[in-house]
Amino acid sequence: MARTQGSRAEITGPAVRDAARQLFARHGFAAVSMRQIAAEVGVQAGALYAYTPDKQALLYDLLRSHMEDLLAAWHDNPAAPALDRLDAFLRFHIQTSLERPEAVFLSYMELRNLTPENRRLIADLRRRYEDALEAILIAGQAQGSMSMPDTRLTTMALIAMLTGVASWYREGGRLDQDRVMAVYGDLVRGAVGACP
Amino acid sequence: MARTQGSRAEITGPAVRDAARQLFARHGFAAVSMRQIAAEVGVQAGALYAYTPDKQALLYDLLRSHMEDLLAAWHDNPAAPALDRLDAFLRFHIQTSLERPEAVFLSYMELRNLTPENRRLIADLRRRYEDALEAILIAGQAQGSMSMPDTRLTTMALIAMLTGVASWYREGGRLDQDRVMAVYGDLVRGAVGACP
DNA sequence: GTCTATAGTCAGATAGAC
DNA sequence: GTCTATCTGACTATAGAC
Repeated sequence: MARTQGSRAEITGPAVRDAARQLFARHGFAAVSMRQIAAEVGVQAGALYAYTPDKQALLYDLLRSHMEDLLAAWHDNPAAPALDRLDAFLRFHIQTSLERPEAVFLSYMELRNLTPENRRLIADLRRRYEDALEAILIAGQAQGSMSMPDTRLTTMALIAMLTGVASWYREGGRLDQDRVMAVYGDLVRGAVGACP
Repeated sequence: MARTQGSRAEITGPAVRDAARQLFARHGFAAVSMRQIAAEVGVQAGALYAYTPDKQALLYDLLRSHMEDLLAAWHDNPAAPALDRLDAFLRFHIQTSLERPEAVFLSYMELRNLTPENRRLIADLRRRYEDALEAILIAGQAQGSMSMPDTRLTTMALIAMLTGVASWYREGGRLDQDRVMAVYGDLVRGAVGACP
């Protein structure tokens, strides 16, 4: 990875974030040194500070941009039947979790390494995402197509269940992505009281 | 916490493990120094090495003993109806998760900081625990009281869902422990196709 | 924008006294 | 079993040359 001097900001900027995301997810924020990130990118450690004021800001930036990407990418259709919206949500969540497993992993593993202020900001974004799911459950109850004892608890339970996919799913394993989504669809519909 | 010289092995041994568990869970394995652990216990850093060969062994010991405690404490009753066994399992899992949130947190956050050999050993123990749940689901299908598309995926989904409780539950919050178990009971029975 | 060099701090682990 | 002292190495972040 060693290379000679030169200027290539458009390449290095994203490369720093990619390397940090991958290394933080693999070994944990505290276990990764700025030197490791620099080596992965192919620059010297000092050069990283042209892209981030410090290591903490690098982590915060990864979590914030991930959550904002999620919120921007999710398009609900409040006019559709709640069960269809729920199916769309679980497919969206599983797909993005499998597309960006490192970012998902970081987002719920490394909250504790943020400063309190940064942690609060990320928690707010996450809350908005949870609310998107809860809105569907509330609509489903109102329409009579779902029935559950507590929409907030169900929201937390479903998100934990869906996010867990990233921790065991392996490309080329026993089940492909579509099959996993179908199985989880059955589980989720059962949990929200939409029995077949 | 500072104290004078003296010998009190029966106290210090467990205290080292308690302090390590708490600090690792709060800040992450890599972020915690042996000096921090020693300060929490009230000894000097060098004294810790009378109880553990190194930092890695300390982590491994915490994870191994937690999983072995879980396996030893779970008593299934294969003769009972599968739905009753499922209810007992989810109550057991939620209760132990809430009794020992730090150990639960560590057990699925710090696997990556184990050596490959140690990681394999912990994964084997975890697998045995997952098998205990899957056996119930298989029995439920055979008895006709449950129906699901894939018992292995359902096992992983349910464990992720139940373990997630520890991440948001707060003593004295909106719901007490019994109420949480009841709500999750409904969700779980729905997911496994045991519709009311 | 990237380099080299370094300041200043802290880490894990060990040795030997008590 | 615990202490003090220390070795050796790594860390984040900065300064100044190119």
